[in-house]
Amino acid sequence: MSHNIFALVDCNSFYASCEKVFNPDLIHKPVGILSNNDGIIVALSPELKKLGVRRGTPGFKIDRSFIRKHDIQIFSSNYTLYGDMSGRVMQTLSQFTPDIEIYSIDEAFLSLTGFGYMDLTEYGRKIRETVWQWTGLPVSVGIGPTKTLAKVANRFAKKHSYAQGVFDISQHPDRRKILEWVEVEDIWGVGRQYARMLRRNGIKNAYQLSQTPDKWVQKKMTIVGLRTAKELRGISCIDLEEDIDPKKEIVSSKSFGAPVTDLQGLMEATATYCLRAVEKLREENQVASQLTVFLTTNRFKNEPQYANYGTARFPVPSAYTPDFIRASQNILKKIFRAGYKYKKSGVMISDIIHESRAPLDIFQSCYLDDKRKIIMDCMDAVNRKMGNGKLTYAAAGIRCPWKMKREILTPCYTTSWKHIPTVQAV
DNA sequence: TCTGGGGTCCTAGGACCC
DNA sequence: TCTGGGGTCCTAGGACCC
Repeated sequence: MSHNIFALVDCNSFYASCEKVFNPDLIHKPVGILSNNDGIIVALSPELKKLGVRRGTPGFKIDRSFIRKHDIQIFSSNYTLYGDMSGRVMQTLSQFTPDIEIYSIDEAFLSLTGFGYMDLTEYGRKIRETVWQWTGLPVSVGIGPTKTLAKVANRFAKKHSYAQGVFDISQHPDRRKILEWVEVEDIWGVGRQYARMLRRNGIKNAYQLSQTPDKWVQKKMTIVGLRTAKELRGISCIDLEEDIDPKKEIVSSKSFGAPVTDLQGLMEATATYCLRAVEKLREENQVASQLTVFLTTNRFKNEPQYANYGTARFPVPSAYTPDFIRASQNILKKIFRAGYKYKKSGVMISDIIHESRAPLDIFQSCYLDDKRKIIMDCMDAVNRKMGNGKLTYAAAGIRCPWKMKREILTPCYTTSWKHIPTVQAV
C-alpha cells in the first residue's frame, strides 16, 4: 500500500479575482463582492483585506468616505461568471491528475498518490502557473499526506510569501512547528463552537489537538472530530470523493429585497423558491416526497420576532412544480401570523430519489410516464433556451417587490454574447 | 433603506416491534 | 412483590463546510 498524497488547490479571493480578470482597471485596487441582495461582503481582494475590511461585513456598514478615499470597488455577485470560470479552473486541474474532487466552486483536492518520485513542490508550481496562464486566476497549492494537512499546507502557502503559493508539508523538517502555527479555529473541521470548547480546555493550536487522547476528542467532538485529530497526525481518514452523489436535499431561500407583511406576498415569494428548487430536482432527474417551508422576521431589527416552519408529505414522490407550490401555500396558511414584518422565507425539498425508482400511486401511474413530466420538460426546455424565468407560474407573482437586489452587477463576460469584452485599437 | 445561501454528517432520544 | 431488553427506524438539533 503506497501512502496517500493530496494536493488542495484553492483560488485566491476567487470572486474578486474573477472580476479582475475581465476588468484590468481593477488590478491593484481593493475589490469586494457582495452576497445576494447586496447584503454582506463575501469575497475580498488582498488589497481590501489589507484595509482591515472583514468577510461578513454588511455592505452598507462600510463608510462611504472610506470607500472613496481608498478607491474601493464593490460589486454584486455574478454567479454566472464565477460558475463558468470555476469550470475552466477545474478543467485545467484535470490535466494534472486523473483523480480530482471538486470540493467547492473555488477549490479542488487532487490525488497525487504515486507521484512521490517527483519534486511535488515543483509540480505544484507548474499547476499554479498553468492555471494562471489559462484562466488568469491566482491559486495556492497545499500538499500533504492527508486532506486536513493539505489544507494546513495551503494556508501556509497563502500566508508566507516566500512559499510563492505552493507548500508541501511533507518536505518540511519540522512538522510540529507548522502545526503549532495553526490556530485551533483555523483547522479544517473545527468551527466556532468547537474552537471555543477546545480553548476552554487549553487546546490552542493544531499540534495540541493532534496530541489529545482519542477518547476525549471523540467524546467531545464525535467521530468527525476524531478523524480531524488523526489527520493532523498524518493518518489519512477522509478519502477523495470523485463522483458527485445525487443531492439528498435541495434548499432555496432568500431574504426579501423589502419586508413582506401579507400572506399573499409570502405565498408569491415562496412559490418562486419552490420553482427554483423543483427545477434543480429535475436537473438531476430526481423526485421527492417531502417539502418544508420556513419563514422568519429580521433578527437584526428591534421589532416583534416570529419564525416558524411546516412540512408536507406527498403520497407519491413528485417533481411537478404545481404539487409543490400548492403544498407550500397550504403550509404557509398554517404557519403565517399577521402583524409581523417578514424578512425571509424558504423551502427545503427532501426525501429525494431517482425518478426511475419512484413508487407508483394507486392508479399505477408515476410521475415519469404521465403528462405532468412532459409539461415540466417542456417548461425547462423553454427556460433553458430563452433565459431563466421566461415561463413561470402566476402563483409566483408578477410585480415581486420582494425580489432580490443586485444593483452593481458586472457583465457576464464569458457566458453571454452580448457581454463579450471588445478590444479597441488606440 | 440595507446584515447570504446552499449543503452534509452525526448523535440522542422517542416510537415501535418482538 | 415483581413492571425487560434489544434492535431498528425516524426526527430534530447541533455541528461543520464553502
